[in-house]
Amino acid sequence: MAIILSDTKPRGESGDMEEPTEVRRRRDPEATRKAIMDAAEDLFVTHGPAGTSMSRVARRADVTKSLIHHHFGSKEELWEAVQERHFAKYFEIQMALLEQSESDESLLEESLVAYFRFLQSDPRSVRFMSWRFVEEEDGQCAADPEKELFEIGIQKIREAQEKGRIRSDLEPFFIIKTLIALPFAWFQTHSLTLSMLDSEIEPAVLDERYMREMVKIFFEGVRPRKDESQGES
Amino acid sequence: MAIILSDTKPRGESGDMEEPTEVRRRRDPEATRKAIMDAAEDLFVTHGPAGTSMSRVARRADVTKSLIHHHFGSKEELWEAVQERHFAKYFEIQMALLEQSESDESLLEESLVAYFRFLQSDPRSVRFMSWRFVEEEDGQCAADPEKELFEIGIQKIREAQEKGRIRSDLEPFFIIKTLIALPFAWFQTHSLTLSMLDSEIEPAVLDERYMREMVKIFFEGVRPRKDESQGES
DNA sequence: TACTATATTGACCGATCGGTCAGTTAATCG
DNA sequence: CGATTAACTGACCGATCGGTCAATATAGTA
Repeated sequence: MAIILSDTKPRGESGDMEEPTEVRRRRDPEATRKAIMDAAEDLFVTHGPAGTSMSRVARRADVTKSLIHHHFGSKEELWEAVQERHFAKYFEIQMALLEQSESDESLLEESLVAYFRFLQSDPRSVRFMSWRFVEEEDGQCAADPEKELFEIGIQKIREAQEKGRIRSDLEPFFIIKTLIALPFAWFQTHSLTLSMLDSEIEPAVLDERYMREMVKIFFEGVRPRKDESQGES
Repeated sequence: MAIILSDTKPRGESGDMEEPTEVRRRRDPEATRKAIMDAAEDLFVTHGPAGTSMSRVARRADVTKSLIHHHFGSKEELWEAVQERHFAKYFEIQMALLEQSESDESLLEESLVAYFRFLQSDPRSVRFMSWRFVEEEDGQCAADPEKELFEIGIQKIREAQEKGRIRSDLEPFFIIKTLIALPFAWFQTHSLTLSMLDSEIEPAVLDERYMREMVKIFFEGVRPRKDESQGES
């Protein structure tokens, strides 16, 4: 007569409030899937796939571990489902941003600032991408929406180049790469940067200052221009 | 009379050749520590701290798990020791690079290219940093050598600004941030980039092209200049 | 040579890992 | 109203996790 240790469903994650969103109806597979993915996303994005256990996801989503396996199969598949959901949203937002910046006058400037603002408002995206970069690289390859995004961006840059708004001796693909790199690297190193600038300075203010300088460098470079009056000290 | 399952010292990591470097002498704590750290570095850098188990480190280093705990305490402490060793080397190299680029004529260009070349030659550094960025951020703060590196860099940029080599309306700190961001982001997304450019193009060639464009943008920006003849189509 | 300090070992631990499965409960549909 | 299907549960599994500890082997020292 073996003594059985409880394995399942201790109420709620330790020190975690119940889901505030309306109580789950008694049988609602869609809501269940969502609850699981929400919990998983939280944990994956902060601890990474290797640092996240199924039991913890189950506890936080307030379901049993078996139920997760029922809906998603394996941990690997759950991680992929969560990624897929996140990036679908991400690409949707980026596509919208790209398409609404139709002004042509300042395509790149708007895109650069918009991307900066987006990452600023959604730190999860930065972490999600970072986990992706750091993953084992077997069949690792870019998603189709990502390629599409790049292709549209390249197209737009080409047009701007033809109109003389952008230097035409630059490859559009690389312009985009640098345009993405500048905001992304800033937020990826954000906490390290703050710790280096031991100080009173408010993060939001620092962000603003970086953004201005980043824009200046991206558009005009670090070398002094002779074709314009150049203010400040 | 319990049956004991073997727990310790299966010879070598699966499919892993023995350390080719001369056979460890029978008692050599320094060599042992090094062997452990080498094995740990390999595993940590590819699978991350959470994805690396002490048993695997032990197997690869061809020592027992207990011996690792004897020398390093906990897994956490091992990870910190490995990081410390790596970054010590990293900062040393960066400092050397920074100091030898005394030419003053093209301080920034040399630094940008040198940093690019360094990351290109040492992908481990990129992954190490990435793991650092993605870690839980409790007491996360920049190392002292890193601050020192920045301070020296800032100093040099100030001097170049005074001589009119660099726009003086830019904050040196942010110049460095962008200077680092450009090469780093490239190599961090390297495999994704390659997969997006489905093709015959050789990675090394692609690197060269990115580097040239990155340098152009960093120094002259994406906006056309009026003060110079501008070649190419 | 005897002693001491420590490098090194292997058995062992409780906890937790990802995952399975037989069963139970509740919606759906004829 | 059955019957069918799928959501959901909880006991359970073997493997492995990070870590401990008493025992042993060896190098350095007195």
